[in-house]
Amino acid sequence: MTTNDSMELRIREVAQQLFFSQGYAATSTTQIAREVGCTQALVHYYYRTKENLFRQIFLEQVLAALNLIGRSLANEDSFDRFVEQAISMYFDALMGNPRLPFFVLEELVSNPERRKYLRENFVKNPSYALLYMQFDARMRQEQREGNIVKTDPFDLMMTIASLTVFTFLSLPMYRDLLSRTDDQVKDYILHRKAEVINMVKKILKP
Amino acid sequence: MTTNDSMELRIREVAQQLFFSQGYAATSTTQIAREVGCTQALVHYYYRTKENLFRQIFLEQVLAALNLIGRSLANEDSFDRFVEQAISMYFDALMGNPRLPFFVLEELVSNPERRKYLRENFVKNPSYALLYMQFDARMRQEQREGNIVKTDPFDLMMTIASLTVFTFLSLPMYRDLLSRTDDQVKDYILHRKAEVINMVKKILKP
DNA sequence: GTCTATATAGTGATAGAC
DNA sequence: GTCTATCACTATATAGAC
Repeated sequence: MTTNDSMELRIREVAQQLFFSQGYAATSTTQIAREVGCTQALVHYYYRTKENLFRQIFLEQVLAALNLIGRSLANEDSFDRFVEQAISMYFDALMGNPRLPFFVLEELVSNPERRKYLRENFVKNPSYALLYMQFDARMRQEQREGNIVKTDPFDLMMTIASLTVFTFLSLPMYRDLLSRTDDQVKDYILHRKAEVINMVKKILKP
Repeated sequence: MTTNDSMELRIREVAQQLFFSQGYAATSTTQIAREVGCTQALVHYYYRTKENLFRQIFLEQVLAALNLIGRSLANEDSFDRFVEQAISMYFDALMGNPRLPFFVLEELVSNPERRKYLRENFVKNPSYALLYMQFDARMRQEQREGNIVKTDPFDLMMTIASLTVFTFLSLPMYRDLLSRTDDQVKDYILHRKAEVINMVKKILKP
């Protein structure tokens, strides 16, 4: 979409698109070059290795996702409103990038190195640990006030992640196995968004 | 585990294990042969093409999954018990085969041909359509009797699938990012199973 | 049934011309 | 910055010996 003049960036955009739709192993630098309209040597000129090109794209996506989660947690409304807005933000972001969940999942599952990389750089990062602590404190507070039923914060996280992410992971199957049009797919996502919000609210209700 | 004398079957077992852990693109017939302890030519002697070898394994797994779902639906207990037992069956089956969800997902997402194959052979199969109709009828009945709140059967399916499948999809991250032992992972799965059952019951409660 | 050998094509990466 | 040419490898698949 965002066509750029600079070859360096065009390569990155095309590479991202191909990595997103095919994964790392099935994408070759030759194919990237072909779709960009340059030679394969140029891809290596700018990024040296395929792995290096991938890492830049991967890191950028992970950072964007973490950033989104961080923003979703900064919410002073009632807990119901907070849940509603957070889930809504996730769905909206993923509607603009529906292949992201599969892209991240695939590379994390099939490459232990990338998990190690993520653990060293993010899980051990105090600012992300702090974020979780704040979320945990907020939930304890709401429990004390009787606004929500006693729930483990990690469980709530996993539940929301499951319901949100799986919607997008299964989208290609929903579309092709049930022969849905793009408009129908969009309606389906919006329907699931509302459904997920209502279910999570109900689960949290005392 | 089940080591077989016949080379044909040993190749299949090794291939399955490799496809499961690395995916189709990242697995070569040379690697399969090396781990079996035969030549690469033998792999092609028995299965002609890598794609063909994969198809047989893939089909077998999909059939096993559909069979499991079919069995889970044959339950005359109360709807609460039915939900409980179905989810329990899914978790138990996947604990014995935790890579299955990713294996099936990866190949279905990144290969439109496989989705087409599935649609032609299963979605259009009347016996599977019938299964869904029976499930739909059962839910209508339970709604009329006031046992559960009004819910779209497809939505319930997606919710259960999300909560169950995502648990196993995210397992490698849970283990490595949080540095969990195998025992801890097992406890976590059992914990999520109980949690998912309770959540779905609560969602369905009138 | 299992092997060796090989055809053919594709891969990631680099050297060097312009 | 972009190209051509090429290297060393690996891939899938097949032919033919035993």
